Amino acid sequence: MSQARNYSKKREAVLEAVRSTKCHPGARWIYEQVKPKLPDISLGTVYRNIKVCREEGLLASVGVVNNEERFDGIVEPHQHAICTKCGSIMDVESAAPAGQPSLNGFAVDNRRTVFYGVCAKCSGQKKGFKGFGRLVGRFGKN
Amino acid sequence: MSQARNYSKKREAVLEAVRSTKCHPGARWIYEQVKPKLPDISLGTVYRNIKVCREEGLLASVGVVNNEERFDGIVEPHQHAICTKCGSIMDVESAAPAGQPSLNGFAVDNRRTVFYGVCAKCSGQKKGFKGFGRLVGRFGKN
DNA sequence: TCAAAAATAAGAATCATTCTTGTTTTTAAG
DNA sequence: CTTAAAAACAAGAATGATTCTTATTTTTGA
Repeated sequence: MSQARNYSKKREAVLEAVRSTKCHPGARWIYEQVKPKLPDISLGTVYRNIKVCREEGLLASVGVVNNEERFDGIVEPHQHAICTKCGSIMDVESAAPAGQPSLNGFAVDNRRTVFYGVCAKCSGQKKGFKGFGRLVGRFGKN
Repeated sequence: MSQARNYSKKREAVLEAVRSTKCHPGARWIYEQVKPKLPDISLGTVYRNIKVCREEGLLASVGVVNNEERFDGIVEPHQHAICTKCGSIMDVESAAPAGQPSLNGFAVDNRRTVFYGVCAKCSGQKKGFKGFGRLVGRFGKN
């Protein structure tokens, strides 16, 4: 859906590309997604519009994986799991952490929790693989 | 202190440089730290030895700040606060999170929580500055 | 209608990191 | 003590994501 602000067609397309997927893409992926629809878009425009959208709070960074920054169209606070084998990023459903605390004068604006591990696809390359001593169940209160 | 393994002088120096500080340095800082003592060390050697030490579990990555990866000689799980103005990284004391959970077959090896905000030095540029609606007090159970 | 502001394309510049090549040092066996 | 293989290394090239620059096009508002 569009924002209140009057966005250019290209900016809308960048934003929509991120919102359309759960893969938490990087700039290159977004560019390749938008390119067929708007063939004269440049990678620089993608970067610039990611930046604008982040400044407006419409996109959030999830972190850097393999030297590439990854983004999320869901800006409500939640957590992520990153597979250290394939680099995929998944949402983690769990109780939202409490309000932002402060420590020794450090004013917290935001927090990010990331779980690192091996995704089902990567660890399940052998059927019935049970390594890593994983626990099963829902996350607690973080 | 030295490790069981027989490390080269340069590798020891890289490891020691990270361990000697609380600033959670990047490769360049480490290089500049070691260079005066071992003038014929190269930046490539710093990178390679960071990598080796990480593989051996002697160093950990804290994350990427301003496009630079930052490291920590304290590998026991703990959390960090990153100042979005100056890029400084501080340790956060708080209750250690519970054991690693699993989600839909994702085997968690490790988790990382980072608090983003403005450090006392940056926010305190005016005495008595009280912006950012900060709370004061210790962190809860995360 | 027109001037200023915003958005853009194209490609150069930056810069952290990795890789390559050839050399030096260490190790271990004989 | 040799010596050959392995490990560590320096120097600098290569890579690749991101940012910056410049000139152009589009949008906006008076």
